[in-house]
Amino acid sequence: MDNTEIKSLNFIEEIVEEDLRAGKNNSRVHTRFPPEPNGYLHIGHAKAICLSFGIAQKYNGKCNLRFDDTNPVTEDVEYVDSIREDIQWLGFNWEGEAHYASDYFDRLYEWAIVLIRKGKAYVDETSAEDISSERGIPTQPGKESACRNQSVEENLDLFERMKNGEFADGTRVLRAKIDMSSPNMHMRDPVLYRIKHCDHHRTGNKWCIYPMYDWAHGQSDYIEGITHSLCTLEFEVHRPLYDWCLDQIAEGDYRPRQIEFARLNLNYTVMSKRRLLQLVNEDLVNGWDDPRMPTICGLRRRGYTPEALRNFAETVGIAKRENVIELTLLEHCLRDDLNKIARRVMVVSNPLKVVIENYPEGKTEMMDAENNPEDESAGMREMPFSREVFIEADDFMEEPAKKFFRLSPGNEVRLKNGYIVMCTGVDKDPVTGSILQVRCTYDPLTRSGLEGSNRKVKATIHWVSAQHAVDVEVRLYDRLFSKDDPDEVEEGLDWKSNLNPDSLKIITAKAEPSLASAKAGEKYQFQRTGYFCVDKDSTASRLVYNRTVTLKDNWAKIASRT
RNA sequence: UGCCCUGUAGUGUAAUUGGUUAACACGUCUGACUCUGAAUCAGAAGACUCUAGGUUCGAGUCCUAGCAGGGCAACCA
Repeated sequence: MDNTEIKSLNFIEEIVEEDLRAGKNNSRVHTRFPPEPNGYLHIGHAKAICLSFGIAQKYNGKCNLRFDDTNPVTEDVEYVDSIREDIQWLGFNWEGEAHYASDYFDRLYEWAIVLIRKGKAYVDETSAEDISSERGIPTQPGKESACRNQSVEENLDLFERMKNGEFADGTRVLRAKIDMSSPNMHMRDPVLYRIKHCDHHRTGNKWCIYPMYDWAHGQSDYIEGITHSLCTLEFEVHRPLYDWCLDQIAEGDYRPRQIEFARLNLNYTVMSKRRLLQLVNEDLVNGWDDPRMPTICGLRRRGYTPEALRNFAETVGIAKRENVIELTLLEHCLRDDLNKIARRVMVVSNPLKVVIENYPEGKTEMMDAENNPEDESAGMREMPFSREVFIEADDFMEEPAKKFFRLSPGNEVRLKNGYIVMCTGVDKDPVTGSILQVRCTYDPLTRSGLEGSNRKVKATIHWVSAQHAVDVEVRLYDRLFSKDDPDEVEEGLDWKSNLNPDSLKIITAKAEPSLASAKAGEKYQFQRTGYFCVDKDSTASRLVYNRTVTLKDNWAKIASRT
């Protein structure tokens, strides 16, 4: 009702506004989205993207794209490309060229030397296992490394030799010298550099030592002039280290600020890259862009729109508490958008033949149909009507249930965009008793659009002319997991035991002829059944439609009420 | 037995920063409408604001102590 309603700020916007008021960082707002290119983006990333880019937009700031490519063994250009594509598809443009943490390897190295010179970092030759055990446990302090008090000169020399490739992988690391008894495990002399004789997808073989996240991230933010560095909650305990690293190298007042928020969780969905990769590798789905996947490319193929996803991100909000969003909210955001843009078409998924006995044999009439009643600019189309049509088997009941208003013997319904017909009889298989076809008569005065066609009937059903119908392959997708929480598993089973065996059903449906020329990516609403999208693999000889989302169906309620 | 974070209808997010009947969206349930039983519209139910104390004229909001959930011990990010 009230359009003047003011949207409340989320807590990050509050922080940004406070910083702005206080004139911090010359009142600039500069965020960044920093994916590691080791997998495809999913809807959780979409939330993060909308947040970081959204804050920049709202406060006339900038948002960078930065690939956090500090671990060459897991990263690949394939992912870099998909990430760029997905962000743009979502409707966001990053500031300038994309950045890479690897662009800063030289500077990071120099800064590491500064750190060593200050006596705040040392080269440790302790094995990984020993470092781990010396670190202690959260409830007990750790033990200082034997290398901790080496001279600066020694550390400088060793670090250079690390860089020069004199040491094998895993034999040395550079560690910050902070506090081995800190209650925060990340402050117990964290590793800053490790040796990996491994080609990097951008720097090739230039480096054999690579910085760790903690040494690279804040420094990269600093280099790029980031003011608000938004990340998920699991980095909360890293924040003191983030700040510590910056304090070692930063000059002046400018400091990027790390702010954490809760990541998105969806019920019936797994979100971790590890698990999504498993689904792909074990052929439990058909690739990263399988329409059942929560990846952005999967959602795109499924028929989701950027608008729906952005609106969803806005609706779920930002907070610090753990959350599990209901899939129904995502679906609502999607229907909301699709309802405005999807063309209404007739597709009969479970056909039942209707013979209109008083309609001339061999005659065809072209009926006018609105493409979208909510959008005049979508125009009209014609669809053929003839003596035999298919209707949805569900739309006929020989013995109608209570409040069933559709076709039943003696009852009239409107064939949408066509005529009002009355059921006069049913032909059944004499042996099995199953319904073969339904007989009707039509009222010629009730043709859609005609004078005197305004007679009210209790129901309207969709149909398609039997002789003109085209067959389409319809892929009915359902949730990938059968349990609300995929992690809730029986003893001895793993999360994959919760995969929904009915997450994909393929049927052949009878569609109106106009669907034969649909193009990949186009969105349709099949009357009364759901929203569909033309699959990328669809061809003229094999028409493939993905079900994007179902329509609400009150029929189910009515049936259960009887 | 450490440190950090978080507890508001089924779900998520709010609450003019200490102010009165705790709001909005999704979901659920009713009903209206009918050339899609969709959409739309109208309405309803649903919250001892984790608990117990305290401060205050007044607490979802501040304090104390509990409890519950999550995170932290990768040479991952």
